[in-house]
Amino acid sequence: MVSASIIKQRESLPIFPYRQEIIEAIRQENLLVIIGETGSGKTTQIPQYILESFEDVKFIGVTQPRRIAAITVSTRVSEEHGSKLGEVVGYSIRFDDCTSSKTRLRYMTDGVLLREATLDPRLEQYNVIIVDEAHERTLETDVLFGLLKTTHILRPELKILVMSATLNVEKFSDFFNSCPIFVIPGRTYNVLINHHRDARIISLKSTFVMRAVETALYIHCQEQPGDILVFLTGQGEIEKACRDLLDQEANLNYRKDVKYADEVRGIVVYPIYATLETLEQKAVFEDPPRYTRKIIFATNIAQTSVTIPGIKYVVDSGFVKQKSYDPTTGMDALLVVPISQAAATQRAGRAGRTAPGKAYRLYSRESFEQMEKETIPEIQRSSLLGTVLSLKKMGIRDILNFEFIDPPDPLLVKNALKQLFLLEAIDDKGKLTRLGDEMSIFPLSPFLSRVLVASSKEFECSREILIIVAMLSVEEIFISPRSEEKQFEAGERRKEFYHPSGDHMTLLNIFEAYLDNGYSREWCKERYLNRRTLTMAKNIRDQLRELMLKHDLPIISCRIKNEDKINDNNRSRKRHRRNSHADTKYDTNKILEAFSTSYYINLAKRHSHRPLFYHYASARASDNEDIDANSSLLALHISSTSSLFPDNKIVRMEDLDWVMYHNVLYTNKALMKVISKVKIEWVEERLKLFEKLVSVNLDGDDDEKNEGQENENDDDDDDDKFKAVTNIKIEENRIMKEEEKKNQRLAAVEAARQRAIHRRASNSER
DNA sequence: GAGCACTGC
Repeated sequence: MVSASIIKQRESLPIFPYRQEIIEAIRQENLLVIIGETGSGKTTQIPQYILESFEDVKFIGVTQPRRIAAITVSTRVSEEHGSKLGEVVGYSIRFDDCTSSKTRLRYMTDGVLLREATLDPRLEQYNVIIVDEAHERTLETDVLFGLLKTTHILRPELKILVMSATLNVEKFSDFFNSCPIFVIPGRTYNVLINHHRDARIISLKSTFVMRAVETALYIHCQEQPGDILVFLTGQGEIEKACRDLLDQEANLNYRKDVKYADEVRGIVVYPIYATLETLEQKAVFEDPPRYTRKIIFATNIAQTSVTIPGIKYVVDSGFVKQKSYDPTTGMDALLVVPISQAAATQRAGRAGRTAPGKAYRLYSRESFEQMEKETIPEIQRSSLLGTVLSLKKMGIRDILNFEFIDPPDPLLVKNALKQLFLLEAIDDKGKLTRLGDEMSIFPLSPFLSRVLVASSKEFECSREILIIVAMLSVEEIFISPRSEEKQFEAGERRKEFYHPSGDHMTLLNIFEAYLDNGYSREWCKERYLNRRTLTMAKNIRDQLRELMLKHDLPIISCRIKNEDKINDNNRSRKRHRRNSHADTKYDTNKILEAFSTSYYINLAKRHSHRPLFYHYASARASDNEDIDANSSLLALHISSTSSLFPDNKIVRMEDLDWVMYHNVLYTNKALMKVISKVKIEWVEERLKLFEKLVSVNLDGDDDEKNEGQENENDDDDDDDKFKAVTNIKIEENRIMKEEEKKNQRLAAVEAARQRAIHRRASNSER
């Protein structure tokens, strides 16, 4: 039963007056863009309007960028619908499918739909697909857009709705054949925006933390009661800002300095960032004590993922910490960069959710004008390795010309193709190999999928590799406590797990010990291990194991019964005997060699007398025999969180000639995150693939274009049709781009001619 | 020689 209060609530939403109009628009259009600000009710109501008015609609899919949104929204909607969650209304996220045969409306993460699309690009089970929060432009959303365009041609009856919060959505409409845009007026309050008079954003980079604290204090002294949200970029500076503000507030004379001292007599200060433990986060959402002002220092988490109620003032530093992938070095950089105008607007909007508010920007109006209009979409600053493999799996040949709404730099696509070739997932013509086909079944980085397949078919250690791969797929396993003495203790406890070969085996040790101790909460706590992350790793391990069994990839252990039989590095084993977890119980060489089948790409050689490393392939490519003397090479450092970090004395630097790293993160220098020792003979043969790289054409356009329908051992007609249509679309796209280039060239020539004429004319005038 | 935004399959 649906209560009267629920009906009343639904009818009070800003969207409700437009119900009939929306239903009519959806009836008429099979491609439609809908704009509605947060709080308009579009996410919860529109799918229900469709359920209520379209009898022939059997199944609706709604994507969300975040898991938590899929759960909370579907819970709310099932309540409104008057049924139990998982019946008519349900959700699907990784590891948690809360739907049944009765389900007609399914909320899910965009990643889940993308995975489904790789199996069935026609999305046959759906009558309606709604891509919600499209303005966030996640990598998954952008790939879905490209695929849905083909699906629309093959299944014109499928209703595709794109929902977004920003006003700047003509781009979406343009992309989807200039489809109509439906605008739902919002209901937000005015936010008065104060720019700094003259501060240029570039000059703020070193001072914005200090200035943000000053500004928060200024607001506290001069403005009416109301909570303050301050946008900064990272954990360290947020903790510092909290301390500084409290220090400065302690020196205030409330009667003299604080204008509204009758109403505000103190402050509470909170940090909020993603790695903060959930318990600590809770106070942030609660009302502050009476007569106190709540001041929150936040990362970008408060811009999109988390809403803090009752914010009246926003302080915007103008910066964000953003990850971007550099295809020339193969590294991720995590750098502090200026935000976009759209982000600044979104941040300011956080002050007007419940009442009119004010936003203080630490930068000038001119600086705002000079910012990028929109944040660069994820797809243009990520490695496309996994994406390209998925697209190849779907039979799309010419990825360079795939119809992306904002095409990534061709360098990014070429880089992904090269890496897939080095992983032997595609052949020298850019065609998916048998190995590549097997790799694409796993929801993993292709590097890890490759290792998993190798461990099962070649190295007979898939049981252990499954664990390590799962551990590499989750975030930080170690908890770093805030107090210094606890930090020391945590460091000491961590050493119990260190393995002399490096971090891969260390991760295995931790997981095995976690299993041996029955997933005990206490056990984790004593060792400063993050139990939530370990649980996640276990879920991922189980999911991957299921996938392996399903695809006939055997699970084999390389555990060694009689320890004395192995001749691997006896000395170092003895040295660590006191650490029960670090005893070698596995055929370490097998495990690491399996990893080297992918990670030979990330092979690094040590500097002859310093604890620095150089990427081996880059060194060879630059054709310089003396690796130490090659100044153009970027030095790679060992992360302090690695078991092989020099100070840990797990291994002598002299014994560490070759390592492979799992990834590199560039902040102020390049840090290798997870590393292990490598024997050069494991990888010598594979390194030759680097040499082949110069002579292959992986773009997959010229050779195969005329081959027509490919026979790839699957006789699914629909699938072939999808491939064919997508590939035709891509071909059109390519021709269009060439045409455009030609026109641009012609225009340039014409412009030059005009200039020349003009010059001649003005010369003759003189 | 010491710290790393946010998500997701």
